[in-house]
Amino acid sequence: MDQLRDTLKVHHLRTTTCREDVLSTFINRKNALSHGDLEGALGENYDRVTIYRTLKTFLEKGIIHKVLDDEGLRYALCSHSCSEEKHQHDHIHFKCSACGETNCLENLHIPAVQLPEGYNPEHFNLLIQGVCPKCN
Amino acid sequence: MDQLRDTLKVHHLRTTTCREDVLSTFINRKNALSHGDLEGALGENYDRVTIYRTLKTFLEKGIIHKVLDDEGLRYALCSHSCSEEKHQHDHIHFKCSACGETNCLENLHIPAVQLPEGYNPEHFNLLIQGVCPKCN
DNA sequence: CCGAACTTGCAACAGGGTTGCAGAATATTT
DNA sequence: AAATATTCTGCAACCCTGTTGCAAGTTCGG
Repeated sequence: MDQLRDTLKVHHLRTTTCREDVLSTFINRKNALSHGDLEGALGENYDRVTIYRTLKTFLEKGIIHKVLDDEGLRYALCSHSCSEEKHQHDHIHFKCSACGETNCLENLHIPAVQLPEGYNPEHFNLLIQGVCPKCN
Repeated sequence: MDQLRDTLKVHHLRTTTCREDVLSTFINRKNALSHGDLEGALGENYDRVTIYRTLKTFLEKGIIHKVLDDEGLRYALCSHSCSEEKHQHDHIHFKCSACGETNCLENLHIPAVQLPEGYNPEHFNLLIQGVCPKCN
């Protein structure tokens, strides 16, 4: 409980029940969540718009990051140390085609790629789709 | 002109002006296109829905493939030899943060990744964001 | 406990994407 | 070349995602 408040405080955000609930939902379920997932979990307590705004705020403050997906955007907790200034995400995302869950593989880094002359890469996003250990 | 018809024929599709126009738009502009791009280019001639359905059909037949993007889905021509049965896409996509264009880097394959035990990968999707040669 | 600053809910909107159906166009058969 | 079956298209309507403006409510520092 206090941990939630601390996390918010560290990122210079006021503690509100919506933010605490969204944050704890991310912590409890461990996979990447879409706005729809959160609305399903918390929609009776909070307005759609508030959840959107909470996600946007968390994104800006470096609490969560975007996860690309072939059927829409999801969000997942940043491991540590992301802030408003710098996001550091070079890990791999895995989407299971059986259970539909998308997860961060925090330990696996995206391998280096030798780009042709002239390309100046800044961000990397690797999504692997397949079957996860639970469904295998 | 005839090339367009042939492509459609190979994939067992009837030749219609909409399909020819969509296909030639993909061929002329070489980057990945969103539905909105196509609507901008062809919207006066064809209904929104028809363009959506054309994209869906092309996807199913293996003429185009999805390109993930942090701000929405795009589509790009399949290099060769994709069909209804098998899609083969392990190349890299590069999105320029300056001009906004997304392109396939057909020649660059996604490097192999050693996944933990139990993961059974099927498809790979790597998006690199940065500045492209034209904007550098 | 007061006021400034920030958050929330509501209403309204814009855009992306889908479905059902009737009419039009295409391909096929004769 | 005409008739037929099949497939496409346009229209209307709809749902979902995401955003904005504004008034009312909440948080936090003094």
